[in-house]
Amino acid sequence: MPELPEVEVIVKGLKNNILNLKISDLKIINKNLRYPIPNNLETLCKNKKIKNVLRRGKYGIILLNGDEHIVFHLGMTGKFRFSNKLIEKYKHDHILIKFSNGINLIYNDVRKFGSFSIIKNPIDLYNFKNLGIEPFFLEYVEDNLWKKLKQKSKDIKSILLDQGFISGIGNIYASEILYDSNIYPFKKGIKLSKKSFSLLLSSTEKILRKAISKGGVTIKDYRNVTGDLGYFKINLKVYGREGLSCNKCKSLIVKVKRGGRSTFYCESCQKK
DNA sequence: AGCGGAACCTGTCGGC
DNA sequence: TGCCGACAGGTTCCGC
Repeated sequence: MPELPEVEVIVKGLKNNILNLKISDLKIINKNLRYPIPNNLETLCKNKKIKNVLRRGKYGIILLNGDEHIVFHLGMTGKFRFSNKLIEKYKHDHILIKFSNGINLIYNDVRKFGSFSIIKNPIDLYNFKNLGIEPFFLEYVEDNLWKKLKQKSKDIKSILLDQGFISGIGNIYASEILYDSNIYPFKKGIKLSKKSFSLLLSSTEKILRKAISKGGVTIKDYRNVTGDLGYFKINLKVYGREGLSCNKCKSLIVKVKRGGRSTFYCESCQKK
């Protein structure tokens, strides 16, 4: 489901609601997500306080007091919701977290691609999974990324989706970013001009920041923690708009499928 | 080594 | 109306 902007909105929402609260109980309802939820999560979390909630790429990090912390990934359909006294049960609820002030937080995930794990060393919080740089202030790392780009033989869209290059971009924003910078999605990364790459980085930053400010994109079942929809969908320029006309040149947006994933682009604005 | 595609799982939607 | 296949924002694994 969620790419960086959605995870950012969700993490902020969690932080606003659970910072400094004490976990009175955590129950695993179904541990069979992408990976089995660690058995000791329940005992680990009991009576711990929430020190912070952070994001790295598409991962969320719940910092607890003590030496162990929670890292989560929402996969495609992972969601959190709050409930007060009455806990309504829904299909695909997997974790229930009770706080000492009576608030409950529930993790629900239809497709079970999400994951929860425990991380110990705080230093690892930003260096796990070989995640690439966060897509902000990219002008300061442009030279590094340019060198890295030159070692790759993939097309530029695949490179954008590579979490080890820049972290946090997914299938929706990859199309949007390439459209914004007028780059053909299947052009080899190595063939990009420096100028075009520069433009790509500034588009990346621009699009993601704007999406965050709009509350993330809503397609199908995305919700933030308070159940609100994101408002970015009306701002999507190519994703899901096949057959409609390009805002810049009026030709039709096309949809191409490769490796099971759809790519949307304008054939005249994004020339090979 | 690094790439493209399949697999993982469940729900929904469109076509026949 | 009903069934079946295609498709969905994620990562990881496997074979070439």
